[in-house]
Amino acid sequence: MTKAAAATPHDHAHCIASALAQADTLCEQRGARLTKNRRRVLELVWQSHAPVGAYELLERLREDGLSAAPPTVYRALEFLMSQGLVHRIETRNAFVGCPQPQHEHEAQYLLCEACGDAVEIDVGGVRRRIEALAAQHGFTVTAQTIEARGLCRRCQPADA
Amino acid sequence: MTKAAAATPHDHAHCIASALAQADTLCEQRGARLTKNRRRVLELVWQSHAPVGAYELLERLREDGLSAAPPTVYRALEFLMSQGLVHRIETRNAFVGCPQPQHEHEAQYLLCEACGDAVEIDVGGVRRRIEALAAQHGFTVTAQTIEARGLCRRCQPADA
DNA sequence: TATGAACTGTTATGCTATAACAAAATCGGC
DNA sequence: GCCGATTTTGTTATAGCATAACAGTTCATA
Repeated sequence: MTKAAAATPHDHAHCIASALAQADTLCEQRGARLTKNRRRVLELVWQSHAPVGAYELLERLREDGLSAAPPTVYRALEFLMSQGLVHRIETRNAFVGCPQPQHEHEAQYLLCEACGDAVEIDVGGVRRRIEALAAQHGFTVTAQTIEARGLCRRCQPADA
Repeated sequence: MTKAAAATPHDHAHCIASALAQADTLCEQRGARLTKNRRRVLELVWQSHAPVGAYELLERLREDGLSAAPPTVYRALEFLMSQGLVHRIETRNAFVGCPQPQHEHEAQYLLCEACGDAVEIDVGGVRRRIEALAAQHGFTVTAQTIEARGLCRRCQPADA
């Protein structure tokens, strides 16, 4: 399985292991250097399905006993994003692991306001629809940010 | 006319005047207090169709000779957003005037990476499509952020 | 004109992100 | 294995974005 299972009970240790294994393979294939730091940051990002802030990652790194400053984290994140291993959640200034890094894609997210989890979805036609609408305005689209906030399955009010 | 004409030659003085007049009317109707500060900030936001940062607004306020600190601006923006007169552009940490404040709505934007202009669009079906997809994941959506980046009509490469 | 509510001023601070330069590790060719 | 070029990391400093907390003022209305 490669799909994230956020907002659903699951074996999260498996998520982490699988994400790291995929990262190893992909970077190997691409000749990209998944260094110790970068791999560690990726592992930390994957501690949960909720996006993590850069400074929180920094704290965790320091708990490892490493000397680390903000650029350490931001550079690792920059690399991970360039490899599609991590996505940035704009509305939260935070970062989350990508469950499907094999093929480059723009992520679209459902963000739970209760538990904080992020679920990556593929809205497919939506991207194209927006492009078409943009074209009507003479606009050429190169990138899209689509983030929806609300309540995930587990966080629905009891009377649902 | 109430539609913004960003990315298109137009009489911008009219945009500003019209936006302010609309704001006056709406606040009047709603019993909301469009104070001097708030009105001035709205006017500054409308100086162009490109989203403006809060600290840039702050500088402009100070040029007026006013004593002003960050909260002055952020509080005005908070009010203006609560009235739907201004929208926040998440991917830029900046703010832009809403050309259609009469009816509450979520804005969706095309952001030009060359000239910086923001064009508000109504993607209609897209919102519903995302809601439907979210529902498939057991997710209830309460708010959406949709921002597309690219090149506006005027900023297309010459060979187009 | 007294009173409570709303708005503004002011100071301080916290969070997010990057610039700039030095040092170290790594890779490829010899 | 060694060397030069390239990439990555360390370190310090600073820029940019946002809000907490509390005091003072203005406003609407009784």
